Amino acid sequence: MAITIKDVAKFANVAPSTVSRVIADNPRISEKTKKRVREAMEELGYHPNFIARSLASQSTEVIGLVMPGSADKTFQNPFFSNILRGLSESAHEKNYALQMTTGKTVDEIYENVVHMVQGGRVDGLVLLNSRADDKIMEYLRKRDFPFVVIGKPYMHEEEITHVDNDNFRASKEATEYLLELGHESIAFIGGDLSLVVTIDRLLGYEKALRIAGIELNNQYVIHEEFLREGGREAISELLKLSDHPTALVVADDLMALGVLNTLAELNISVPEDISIVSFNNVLFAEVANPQLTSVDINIFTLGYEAAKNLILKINNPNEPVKRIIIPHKLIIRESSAKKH
Amino acid sequence: MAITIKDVAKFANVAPSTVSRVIADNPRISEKTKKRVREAMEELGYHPNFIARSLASQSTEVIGLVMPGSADKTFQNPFFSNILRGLSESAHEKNYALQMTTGKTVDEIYENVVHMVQGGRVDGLVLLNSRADDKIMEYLRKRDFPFVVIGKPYMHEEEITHVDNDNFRASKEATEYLLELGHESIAFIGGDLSLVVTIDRLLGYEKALRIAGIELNNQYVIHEEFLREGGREAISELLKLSDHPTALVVADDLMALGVLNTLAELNISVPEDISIVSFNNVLFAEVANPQLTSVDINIFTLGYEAAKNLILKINNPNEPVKRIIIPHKLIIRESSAKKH
DNA sequence: TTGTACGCGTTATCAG
DNA sequence: CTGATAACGCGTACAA
Repeated sequence: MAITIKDVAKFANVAPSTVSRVIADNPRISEKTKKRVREAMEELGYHPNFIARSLASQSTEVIGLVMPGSADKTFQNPFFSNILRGLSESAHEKNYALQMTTGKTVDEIYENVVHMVQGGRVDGLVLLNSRADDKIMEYLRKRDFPFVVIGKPYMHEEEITHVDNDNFRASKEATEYLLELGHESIAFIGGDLSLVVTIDRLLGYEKALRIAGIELNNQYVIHEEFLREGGREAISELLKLSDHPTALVVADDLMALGVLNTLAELNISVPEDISIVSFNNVLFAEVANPQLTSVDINIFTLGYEAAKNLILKINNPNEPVKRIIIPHKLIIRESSAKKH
Repeated sequence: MAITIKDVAKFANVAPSTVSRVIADNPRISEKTKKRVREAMEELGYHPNFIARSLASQSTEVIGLVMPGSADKTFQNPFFSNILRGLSESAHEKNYALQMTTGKTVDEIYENVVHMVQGGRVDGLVLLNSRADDKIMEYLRKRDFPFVVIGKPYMHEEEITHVDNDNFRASKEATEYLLELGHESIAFIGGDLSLVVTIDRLLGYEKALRIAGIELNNQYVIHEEFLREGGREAISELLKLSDHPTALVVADDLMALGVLNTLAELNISVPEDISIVSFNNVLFAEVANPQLTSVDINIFTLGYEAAKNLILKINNPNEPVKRIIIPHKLIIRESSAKKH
C-alpha cells in the first residue's frame, strides 16, 4: 500500500487534517508547520490519492470527450487529431486529464455518457459535432451537467456554451469565390443532414447562389460521410447527371480527397474541368494533388477554446453561456480556377 | 446528490451490502432478491459511483496512454490517430476507459506519470515509442506497475511485455527491395537515434547493404524528427553531398512527404531520379504524389494488442511477459523504380 | 493555529 | 442467503 496522508502526519507529528491543509496550501497553517509537513511528504515520497480526493471533494479534474458516432470513422479524419491536440493542450494547462468515450452506435455512446456522468468519472464533457436529435445534450441539460459543444447546437443555441466557426458565412464566401471565377453550375457535397455543420454550410452555399440569381438544383446537393469513400460516392452521383457541375463546394478535405481520386481515375482534370473548394484545411489539403483550395477553420483553436471554457464553467457554475466564434480563412491553392 | 446504493437498499428493503452483491452478480444472492433489487435500481435510476467503487476496490478500470515527447508533435503524425483507434477499440471492448497524459518536456511527462500512478488514477499504462534513456519505464518496473510498451524496450526487453513490429527485418527487406531495383547509393533517414525504432530500422538497413557488399557511408544516414519538416531537412542535407544517393529508406511517411515536397521544389523527380521507400503506410502514403511505396506496419493492431494485453495483465498479475510481433508488409507504389 | 470526527459511496470481512 | 461493520484515503465542519 502506498504512502497516505496519515503516514505523513505521523512522520511530521501533526494530524492528518493538517497535512490535508498543507496540500491545499491553507493560509491558516503556519509556515513552520507547512515546511515541516512538506519535508515529510518529500521524505516519504508522498503523492495524494486522486480517487480518495475525488470522492471527498466530489470532483475528479478529468474532462471527457464524447465522439459523435462510430469512433472508428471519427478517428480516420485528421480533423479529429487536431481537435484532440487543442483539447489536450488546454486541459493540460489547467491540470485536467482528458478521457475519451467511444462507442459504435449512438445508443451505446449515450449509455456510456450516462455512466460517466452518473458514475462521477468526469467533471465535464466536450461534445463533438452536434446533430439534430441529440439525446445526450438533452440529458446533460436536464442534469445541469457542465458541457460545451464544438459546433453549433441544433436546439437551445442561446443556452449552451459552444465553440464554432461561422460556417454559414464561410460557406457563402467559398461559394462566392467560385462564382467570381465564373462558375454557375456549382454543386454542394456535405455530410449527413442531421449534422448542424452540414446544415450551416449548405445554407451558406444556397444563399450565395440565390444572391447571384442562380436557381437551386436539388440534384446538385449530395450528402455522404466525412470520409474519402463519401467523396467518391458523391462525385459519382454528380457525374451521372446529364449536365455536370463545373465547380464543387465540399464540406470536408477528406471527402474532397475522395472526389479528387475518383476524378483522376476518370481522367477529369481539376481545376480545368472541375474546380473544388473544400473545408478544414488539414494537412491533406496541402498534400493532395492538385493542392486543395480549402477554408481553414482553425481546428486546433476550436478544441483549445472548448476545453478552456469547459474548465471555466466547471469551476464557476455561474459562468455565463458563451458562443465563441473562431475565425476562418479561405486558402486558395490549385484546385480552383476560372471557368473555361 | 445522486442516487446511492443506500437509497436502493432502503427502497428494496435490503442492506446496502446486498445491493452491492447484486451489482457484482454474486451467486450467493437468491434470484428473488436480485430481481427485487434490480427493479429498485431501475425504478430509482441508480448508477454506481465509479469513484467510490475505485476507492474501495483499488482499481479504476481506466488505462492511460503516455506519449513520448511533445504531445504537440506526436499528434501531428497520423501514426498516432491509428494507434489511438486501436487502443480505444480494445479498451472499449473490455469496458475500460482511456485517459491521456501529455506534457511538453520529458521531465514534465515523467512527473505526470508519477502523479497518475501514485494517485491511483489508472490501473495500467501504455507507453508509446520507447527510447534509450527511459526513466518512466524504470520507475514503473520498480513499482511493479502494469504497463506495456508499443515498440521495443531499450533495456530489459525480456522482462517487459511489448507490442512491436520486426523493424529490423522490415527495414532489411525494404532496403533489399531497393537493391533489387539496382540501387547502390541508398541513404537512410530516420528519427532520433535514442528511439529504439530508429535503431532497429537503421540496423536492418545496414545489414542489407552489408550483405550486398556495399560499403556503409556515414553521410548517408540522417536523423530528424518524424515530421514533414524533418524530411525536408534530411533531404537537404543529403543533396549537399557531392554524390547524392539514388534511393532512400525513410523511417516515416510524414517525413517522406517532406522529402517529396522538397524534391518537387527542386525539380528532382521521384522515382526517376530518386526512389523512396518509407514506413507506416498511413493514408498519406497513398495520397502523396507520387504515391509512396511504404511498409505497412498495421498500426491499428499495434494499438489494439497493446491495450488488450495491458488489460490482461491488470487482471492477472501472473500473466507472463509477452513479446508480440505484428506482421508488416511492403506496399509497392509509385515512389520506387528501377535505377536508370 | 491545529486536532477530532464524520462523511463521500463502495467493497469486503465476518457473523448469523 | 443476508446484514452489520469496517475499511479505502481524503476534505472539512466543529472543537479546542
